[in-house]
Amino acid sequence: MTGRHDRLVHESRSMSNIAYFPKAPVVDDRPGKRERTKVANRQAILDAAREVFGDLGYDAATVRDIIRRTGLASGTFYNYYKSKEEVFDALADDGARRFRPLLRVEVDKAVDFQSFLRGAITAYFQFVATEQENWRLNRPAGEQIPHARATPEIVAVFNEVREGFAKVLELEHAPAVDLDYLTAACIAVAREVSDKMLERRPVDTAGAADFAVKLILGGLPALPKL
Amino acid sequence: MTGRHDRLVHESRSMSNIAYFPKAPVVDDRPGKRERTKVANRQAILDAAREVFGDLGYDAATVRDIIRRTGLASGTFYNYYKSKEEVFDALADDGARRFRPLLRVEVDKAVDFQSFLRGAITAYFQFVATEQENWRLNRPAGEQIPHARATPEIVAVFNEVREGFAKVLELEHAPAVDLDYLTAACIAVAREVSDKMLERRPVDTAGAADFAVKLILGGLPALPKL
DNA sequence: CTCAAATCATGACGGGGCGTCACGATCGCC
DNA sequence: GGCGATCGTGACGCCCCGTCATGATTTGAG
Repeated sequence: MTGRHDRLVHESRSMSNIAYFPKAPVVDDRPGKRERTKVANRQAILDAAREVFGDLGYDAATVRDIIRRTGLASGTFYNYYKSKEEVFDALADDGARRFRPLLRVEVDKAVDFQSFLRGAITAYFQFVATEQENWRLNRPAGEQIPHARATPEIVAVFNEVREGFAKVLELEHAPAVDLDYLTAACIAVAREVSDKMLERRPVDTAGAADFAVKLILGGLPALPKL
Repeated sequence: MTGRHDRLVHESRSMSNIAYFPKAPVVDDRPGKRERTKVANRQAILDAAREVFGDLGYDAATVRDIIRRTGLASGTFYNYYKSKEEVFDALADDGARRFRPLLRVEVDKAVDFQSFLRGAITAYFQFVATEQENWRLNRPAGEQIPHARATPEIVAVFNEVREGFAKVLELEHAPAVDLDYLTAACIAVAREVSDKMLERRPVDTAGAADFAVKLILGGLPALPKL
């Protein structure tokens, strides 16, 4: 199963053999070819890494496993990323980048704490559920997946949540609270509850979101009764 | 700095040279000698690992770094642990084992949700603060430290928290809630807030505990005002 | 006390992943 | 068309990993 070299690396110039029409290539190329293969390779490495992490698990995966799936040479990997860890970060960063617009919408339309929190948590839970089933990471439950590092996009998400809190608390003339603790705690709850949510069948994003929202809004006394 | 071979490995029999008193060695030995060096080596590896993880960071640390600090041979490491990960788990397990009695006390004396939660959270925050300063892990903030795996003692702690919740909720004739979500969420809050707490100077366990307790007890509306 | 069997530390060794680098092919540009 | 810059390539040296044959030490039985 090495048949993968095709669409990557130097998409050969063979196209120019049937060059009847002197110029005007049919589709591709706006930026130069170099630029195109660069983004293609970078993306290919990311895709391969996602597969490998899913198949072998993060710990067992090696840089060579990843690069092998792309058909590229081992040295090429290091033209794009410094290590397996950096690829993982890039993957996490990518996830955060895709989630951020959804969060942005919630922040913008936020008018009070409750609605903002519900919107943001629901958006997050649906996001992770979708991610989960898109590239189904069929890894044994309880396997070690590293905590995502503080990549730029992840920090941006954190700050956006914080900003959203600040905004609605301001709107409600609420007394000041420790925003750092609050943001950290809410994200922790969201992460942990969403993890448990994904382990249950069927996956109930609405129920899990309801739990998280009510816990944060009113604490234990407000929790949904079973 | 290799001067460490001393107290480990086959504490030589030289003691028997000055054998004036036929028997009755001064202190050590109840169990056989073999058993004693076994526990000594196991402990030495654990201690060395703690140092190495603290000095180099978990990722950078290698099995050889650890075993080197003990003066033992590389092969000996594998008589006790299968890998660096397993040592880490053993370290985490050890922490949980030492924390469990403190938690047990809180569970036993628990009479209502509020007091139990406050007791448990306070105990935990003080525990992590103490650990932190005992073997000061002067690692650059934000460095990757793996999530502790679900070792037996850690699972036991989780269950004990859950049991405590079940007990006090029962005592209060409170309506049933999703105990799994609740326990996971509370532990997540405790972990995350305690992390942030440790990054601030001075370390304010009381303030952090107050925040966490009030968030869980009453949600945002109940949070301490700044 | 003696000796054989069991235990276990030792460190050399093969295997393999890591990151680098000199080379050469391709591209962009004049 | 040709030159300089770029970048893919894969072999190479390095180091870490986990194993295993060996011998030293301990144990327990006679």
